[in-house]
Amino acid sequence: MITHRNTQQRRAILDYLRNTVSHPRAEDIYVSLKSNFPSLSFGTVYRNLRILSEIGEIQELRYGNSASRFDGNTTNHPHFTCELCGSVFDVEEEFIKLDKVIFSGVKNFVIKSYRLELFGSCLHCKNSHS
Amino acid sequence: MITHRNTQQRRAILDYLRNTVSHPRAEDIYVSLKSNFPSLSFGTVYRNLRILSEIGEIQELRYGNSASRFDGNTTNHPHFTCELCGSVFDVEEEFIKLDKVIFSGVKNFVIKSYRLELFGSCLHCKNSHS
DNA sequence: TTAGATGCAAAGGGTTTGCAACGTC
DNA sequence: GACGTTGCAAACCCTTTGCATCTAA
Repeated sequence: MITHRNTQQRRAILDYLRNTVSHPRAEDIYVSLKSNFPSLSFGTVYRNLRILSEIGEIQELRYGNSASRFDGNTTNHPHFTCELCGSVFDVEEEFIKLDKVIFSGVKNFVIKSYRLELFGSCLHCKNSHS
Repeated sequence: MITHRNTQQRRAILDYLRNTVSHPRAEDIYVSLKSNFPSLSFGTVYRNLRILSEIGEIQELRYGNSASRFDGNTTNHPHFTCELCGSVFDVEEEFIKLDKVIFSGVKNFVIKSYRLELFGSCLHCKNSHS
């Protein structure tokens, strides 16, 4: 069995993800932590993101062909992606009731989890573009 | 304005996607069509998949870090991915009612579209693994 | 002390792109 | 004939990996 070590880098990555709502990409994390860890490498960032995902401390979000985004909130909540500015927002609460609808609606498969992703424009972009 | 041409390769790719339920990857399409188009290249497959997606003739599906899958069915239907065998299935009908729930449930964003992805095990895998 | 983690750089997978030749309109 | 498209190969982006060194436990 593998024991994971509580390294400074791993702690910093997890802290960073738990203290932001911006769903950063690996590169964002790398750039942000580089000042505190001048020798930090992409390999370390990616390795830790992978490990943290595997042990359920964070979750990885993928959209289109672009880089993964990471979320320190591991509850199964939907995300809203603004197609104009690219920002990703959490959508909570309103959707708790969806769980029941989704889990009870399907007959031919055994559903273990689901992911709901919403697309459109955020209020800021909607107002400044219209 | 760009006028798209109805080339043999493009037609073959679209036909292929319209006549399968297997949600193939670019490589699957490439391999399948290679016998009819010996000089077919990946560039052509990818370029056409991109164009066909942009004009709404097909849709692209992405999961995890693996290659995109493509679907000739452009209705907004959920997909079920079996975590044991990797197959991707369409989930129709049962979910039509979800549209209303989702589009009426969110207040802070202008939703244009959504994607629902389900994960679990298909009946075949469930039976053979239990 | 010792396995797991780091930093670096090179390699990897999937996808895109530059360019000359080609095919469709 | 004009311009979108193809085939080829090289480039690209994001991510993973091999290896020697380091470090948490």
